[in-house]
Amino acid sequence: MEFEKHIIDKITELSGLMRETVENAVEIPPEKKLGDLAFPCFVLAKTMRKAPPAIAKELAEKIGSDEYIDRVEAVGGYVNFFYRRDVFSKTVLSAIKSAGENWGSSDIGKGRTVLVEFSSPNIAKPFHIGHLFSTAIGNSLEKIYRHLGYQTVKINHLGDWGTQFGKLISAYKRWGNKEVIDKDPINELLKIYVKFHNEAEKDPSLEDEARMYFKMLEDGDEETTALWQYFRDISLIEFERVYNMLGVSFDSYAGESFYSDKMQEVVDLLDNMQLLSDSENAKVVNLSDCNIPPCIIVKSDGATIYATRDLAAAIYRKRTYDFHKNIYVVGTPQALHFKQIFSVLDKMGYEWAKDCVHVGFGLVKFADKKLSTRHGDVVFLEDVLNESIQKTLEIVSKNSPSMENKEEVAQKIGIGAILYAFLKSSRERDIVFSWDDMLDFEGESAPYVQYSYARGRSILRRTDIDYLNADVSKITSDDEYALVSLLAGFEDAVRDAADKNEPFYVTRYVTNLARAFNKFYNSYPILKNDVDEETKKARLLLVDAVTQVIKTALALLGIETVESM
RNA sequence: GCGCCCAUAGCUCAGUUGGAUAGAGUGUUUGGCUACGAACCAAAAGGUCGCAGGUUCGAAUCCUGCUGGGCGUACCA
Repeated sequence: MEFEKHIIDKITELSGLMRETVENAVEIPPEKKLGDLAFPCFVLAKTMRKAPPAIAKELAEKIGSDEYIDRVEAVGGYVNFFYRRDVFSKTVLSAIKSAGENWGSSDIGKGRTVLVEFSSPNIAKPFHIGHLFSTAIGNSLEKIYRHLGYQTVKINHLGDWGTQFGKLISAYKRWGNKEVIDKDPINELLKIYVKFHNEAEKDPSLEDEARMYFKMLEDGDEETTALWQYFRDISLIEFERVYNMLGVSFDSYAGESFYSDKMQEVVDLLDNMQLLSDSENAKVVNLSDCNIPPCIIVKSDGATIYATRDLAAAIYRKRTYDFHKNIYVVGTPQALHFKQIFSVLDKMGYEWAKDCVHVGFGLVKFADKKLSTRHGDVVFLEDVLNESIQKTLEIVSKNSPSMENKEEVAQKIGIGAILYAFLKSSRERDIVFSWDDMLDFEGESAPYVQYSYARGRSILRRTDIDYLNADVSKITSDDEYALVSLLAGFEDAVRDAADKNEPFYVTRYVTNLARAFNKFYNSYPILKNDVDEETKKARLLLVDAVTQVIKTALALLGIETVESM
């Protein structure tokens, strides 16, 4: 932003500090009334051998007002800058108007590819509420990186390989019935899977049987492969339905099975590098120099394990996409696993191991019981989404009985509300699932933001005044100016979100923007008769900009807007 | 046992490389629809930042110890 740059230049010139030092020191004051930008003088205290307040006072006087700066104040050890509101508003609003939906975007990612692995449900298991965490975060991160100019690849690393399929095949052979399963695939497969676990507790030999079936699968046995393919196909149909509801899509479904023929190479590579050692009949990479437990590469029965598949996947991805960053959106409980994988890649001499990042997130818990597929205690995501849509539909029907596309609106609001619930806090926090919280559409929620958008759009619909050439120098009140300066801060929010892989920076941003807009909306008339024409135009332009930025920001979260609700 | 993470208002959470009077939402109490949309706005009350030390001009933030909780700890993913 040129205002900030201008002030940094001036401070640099007058203080004799390095430009970089000044850049790092300037900050946005905690309160709007303290100014638009602040420079704390504490860093100068030692070299100048003066008290910070005295330095601040001196610096403030030296800088003074100019074409960008309205006034400069020294408060305590801070120099506070107030922009010229008329100039700032004009600059920001016209920039937004010409940027359109690209406002807040950047080209820092140009020519670089970011991979985002997310969602990654297990085949033949329900797509439950816990999967939404990875799906929502990954989906949003991909959009955020794309907004910053990166090429992106969305990867669904399906859990379609592993001993669990041995279990499922064993269970199917014992209790499966194709006709029953075809009617309600996931539920029926879940039933026999749960039954398997219950039986295995009584008879541990079942576990051996499961391992045997998985080994057969890896060896390409025809019958087990056909069964596996069947489970995979019917599961994908179910998942696709949920992804469609969420508006989520993927560029690649290369899951674990995709790497089944690419793992021998990894084992050989490790062997040639003499990184493998035998331990209790398994082959492992010793990581004691990294202070973490060894990473198992080949199990004692000769079958592979997920670590092997993740190594093969990383190497494959580097060759295929030459990524700048390889992001894994997977729960924090797997932190150690990824630490092991990245350490092994590093030991193999791949300098790109440092570009692999595990983006963890918390658990979805229930107030009383634990979510567990093995025991069948599970809340289906589809049920949560439908419940939310249903509740929205009731509200819409009550508030706007004459609306034509109620279902479509309810879909967008209802799903937005759920997504928002998973994107509103820092990702490593656990979420305690409760219907009340999920379906609370007041305050900090997607419907609150969507409602603000709809209100703004409603105003723009009601007029045919051409406001594009408005003179925005009229926009100088505290509340209007607060909106303008929030609009200016969008790119920072997007960058912060990418830097920390935290979509909630965008969630918080758009919520603050909506709040500021509602405040403005409540106390500033726009289309009323007693508003003069110029003010009317200026405010319309502001409303236009706000609605546009809300739409763009929500889109980065994978949440849609509606014109009325 | 060891490793990682967490502890901030009744509840759910923000709090940037240490910096200005620790902020939102929700809940509670109260006010505002004859108004461009009340899924909204305004106001009040609500804090020993888990505890105890230390570093610093300055600590919710950094260091040490303690208490309480979560997760992980090789052939599940």
